[in-house]
Amino acid sequence: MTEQLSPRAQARIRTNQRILAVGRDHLAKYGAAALSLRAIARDLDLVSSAVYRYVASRDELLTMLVVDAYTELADEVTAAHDSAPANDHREQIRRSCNAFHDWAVSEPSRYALLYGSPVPGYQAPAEQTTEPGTRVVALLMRTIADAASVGRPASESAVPDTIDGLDFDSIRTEFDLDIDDQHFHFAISLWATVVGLTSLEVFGQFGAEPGLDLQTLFTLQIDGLLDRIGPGSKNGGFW
Amino acid sequence: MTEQLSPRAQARIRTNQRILAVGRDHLAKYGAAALSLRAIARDLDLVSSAVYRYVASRDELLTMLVVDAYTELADEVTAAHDSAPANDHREQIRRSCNAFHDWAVSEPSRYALLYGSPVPGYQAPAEQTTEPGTRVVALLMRTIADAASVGRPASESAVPDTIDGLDFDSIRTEFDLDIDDQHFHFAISLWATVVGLTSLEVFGQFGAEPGLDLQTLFTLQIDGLLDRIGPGSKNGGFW
DNA sequence: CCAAAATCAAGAGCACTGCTCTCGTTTGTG
DNA sequence: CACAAACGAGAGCAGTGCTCTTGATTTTGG
Repeated sequence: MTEQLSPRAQARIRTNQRILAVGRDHLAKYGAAALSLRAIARDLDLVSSAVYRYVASRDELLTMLVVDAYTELADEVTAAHDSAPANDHREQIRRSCNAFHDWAVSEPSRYALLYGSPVPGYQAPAEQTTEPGTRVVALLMRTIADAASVGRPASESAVPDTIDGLDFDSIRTEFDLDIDDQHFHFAISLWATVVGLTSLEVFGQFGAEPGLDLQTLFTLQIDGLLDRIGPGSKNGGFW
Repeated sequence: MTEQLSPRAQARIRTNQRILAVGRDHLAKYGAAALSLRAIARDLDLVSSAVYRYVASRDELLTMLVVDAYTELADEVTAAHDSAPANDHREQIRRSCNAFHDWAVSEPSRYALLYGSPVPGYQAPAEQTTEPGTRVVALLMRTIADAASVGRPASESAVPDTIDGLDFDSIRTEFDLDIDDQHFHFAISLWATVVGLTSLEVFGQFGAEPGLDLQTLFTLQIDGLLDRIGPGSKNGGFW
């Protein structure tokens, strides 16, 4: 049933994959702004114009690498999340955040492409990047929503309980979340802390020789944050 | 007593300032990676090689712009801090954070240069950028240390109270801070939240059309964080 | 089966970049 | 006043993204 591909079609697929692989390599090694189609062509023993038969432009390659990086990151975070017991939401979040941090530290250039300064003159096409780009934050939000719903009768929904002036409804529907404003706020706080700490570290704001173990700092910060809605907090612990 | 400057020396100073001004302009308009000495030269009705009489390289200009941006940001944050009553540390922090956020939103390209992806192939010389680059975080830390010390006898120092595995001493001495580990942790949490929320917003992670008023979200998040060590918290409110 | 059509790699070329070097000219100074 | 320092202009080198043409190869349809 599988269509037999002509040698030329196979070669085309192979070349496409090689370009993407070398592109990922150059991105990791030299950073996004230094990504050069000519340099990639040289690595492939191709002349620069030949690459344009496979990739429309440098920006299109960049988009492919953005999607590639978002997907790899989200896969790792999801795997870490799933490695925790199904009903231990706190541990799920801990492992997810640590996986996010670990990936960022090991792939600084690709992390920068996703969560750093936008590449000048390049606008990521939303229709391609939004879905993979929101997987991580959606997972975190959903886990917090799940944790918050423990003990609440399934028939009830989370009380909107609107905080002054802010309307979360559009996001609630976008991510299909059943979550009250209090926990929504907490989710954003967690997300901001994760990205904030990671960016400060990866982008060098702690200095070249930080007088701290940043790995330990990160986990302590996340644990501290999780304690806010844990046992003993006024929100009523839900794990 | 003031040395009379020759017309040529005056012209040199003026040209230097014009280059910096146009550079700041291009940086704000087109972003850091698109910063071009040739384009700046065109704007000044100069030939490109002439600019090199004033600026050694593109990287040197970038460094000047980094220092310039750090300084302007720190000045605005400091002014906001000083606009609050001298003994109202909570309000000092609120205004400082809001000033940081406001500046970042109004100067996204310059914010990206400071807190976004490092420019490829460019390494900011620490001896020039560290001092202005740490002014904001130092101010926040000092204010929190001041707030924490209220009611504590001046003769006593903050108890180290080391949290497992983390040694804050090197940073404590670097910033000359008298602060216990608990509040140090809080300071980092605040700093990470400020940078995290700001970066998410400026770098477009909330989407092109966020279903939220991000300005309100920011202040609510900061206020929520400040409540953690405010009245009613187990840390004992100090404002 | 073989000619027409599609696809391919290669190369030249355009406009841009950072940066260097040289060449007259202008300006400051001993 | 003469000499040296500083100056702007211009040419040039190596690199970039991208387009267009050319000639060879492969696929496909009559």
